[in-house]
Formats: sequence, structure tokens, C-alpha cells
Amino acid sequence: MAERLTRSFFNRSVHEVAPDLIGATLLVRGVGGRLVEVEAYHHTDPAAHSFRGPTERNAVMFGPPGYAYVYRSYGIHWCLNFVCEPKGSAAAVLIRALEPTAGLGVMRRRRGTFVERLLCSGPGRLTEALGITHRHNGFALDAPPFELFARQGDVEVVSGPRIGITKAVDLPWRYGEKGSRFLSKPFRPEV
DNA sequence: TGCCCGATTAACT
DNA sequence: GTTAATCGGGCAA
Repeated sequence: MAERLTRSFFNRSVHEVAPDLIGATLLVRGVGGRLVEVEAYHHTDPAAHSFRGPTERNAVMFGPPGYAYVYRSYGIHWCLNFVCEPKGSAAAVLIRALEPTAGLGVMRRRRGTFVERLLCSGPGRLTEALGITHRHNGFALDAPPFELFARQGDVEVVSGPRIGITKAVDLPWRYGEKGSRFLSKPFRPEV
């Protein structure tokens, strides 16, 4: 079995952690799969929730690494982040897509679709499929209901601009598995 | 208190 | 390609 990711895994630069998460396995109560797409955010980054300092919503981002930051998006969806870097950096990785490997039936029921590639291909879809809500905000990532396992074998990681933001749009802080069918959007082919 | 808008998605044309 | 759904956060007043 793959090695479990501990909190020390997250106590590094968000730009080291983000690509290292590609290919790792995330389970929530046994439901989940291989991460194929994430984005990095940092307090010096105008697109980050933490850019303007701590607030009630983003408090977890300012805490220690290895915890889940969950926020409401567009009044409709939940989005899951992993807090990174030493306490105070206010850096986090947005979990955008995964390749389903466990609990497919549960995910289909929660999502209301049988199309496998639409189960977890997008941050809002992923949280719906895994049953993640605001209740998970502030939870440790190395304790139930979360389980995280390091990737096994080689994974080809590509990067590019982040999706759905209007500030710092050119920073290539989106990371994903090259060629995965489970990305929320394809990466622009390298020149 | 009021107003604008967003780390999205699905259903349209 | 365009747009409605839906609502809390953050900031101006």
C-alpha cells in the first residue's frame, strides 16, 4: 500500500506540494481517487482569498499546514483546499479534479450522473461526489474522514494558468496530470 | 445597510 | 458561445 501523507508533507512551499499531489490518492470515508488537477494559492497572490489578510472565512488558511479549507463558491458549490507552508503563510492548494477509483456507486448517486468523467472533474463536482461541505472546514487531513496516500510510480505533471479567476491570470499555478481524461479542462499543449 | 461579484456548473442557443 | 442559479464575503457609505 502507498505511504500515507503526513502533515509534514504540507509544510513546504505550495509550489512543491501542488505538483507532488498529482497522482496521490484522496479518500473521504472511503470514497475518492487519484488527484489529477490542483491549483496553488498564496497570500502574496491577488487571486487568493488570503491576499487581503485573515477573516472569519479564510482563518484556516492562516493556521498550520495539513488542514482542510472549505469555502462556498458562487453561493452554490463547496471547494476543498489543503493548507500548506508554515503557519501564517496562508497558502493552500485547491483540489480541482480526481480520477475516481473508490466508491463509484456512491459518487454516481450523489452526483446524479453515470458519466464517470463528470463525477469529479471540477472543484464543485469533486466535493459533491465526495460529500464534502463546510462541516469539513478545519479538519485535519491525516485523520478520518480523510485519507491521503502518496503517489506510486511516475506521473507526468504539467502546469498552466489557473481557471476561473480574474486577477493574476497569467501565473502558471495550475498543475495536472498530462493527458488525463478527468481534468476539468485540458492543459494547453506545450509548444 | 446596501451593493457588487466570485478559485462554478448545467442548461441553454 | 451565453446565461441563470444563488448567496455570503468584503468593502464602501
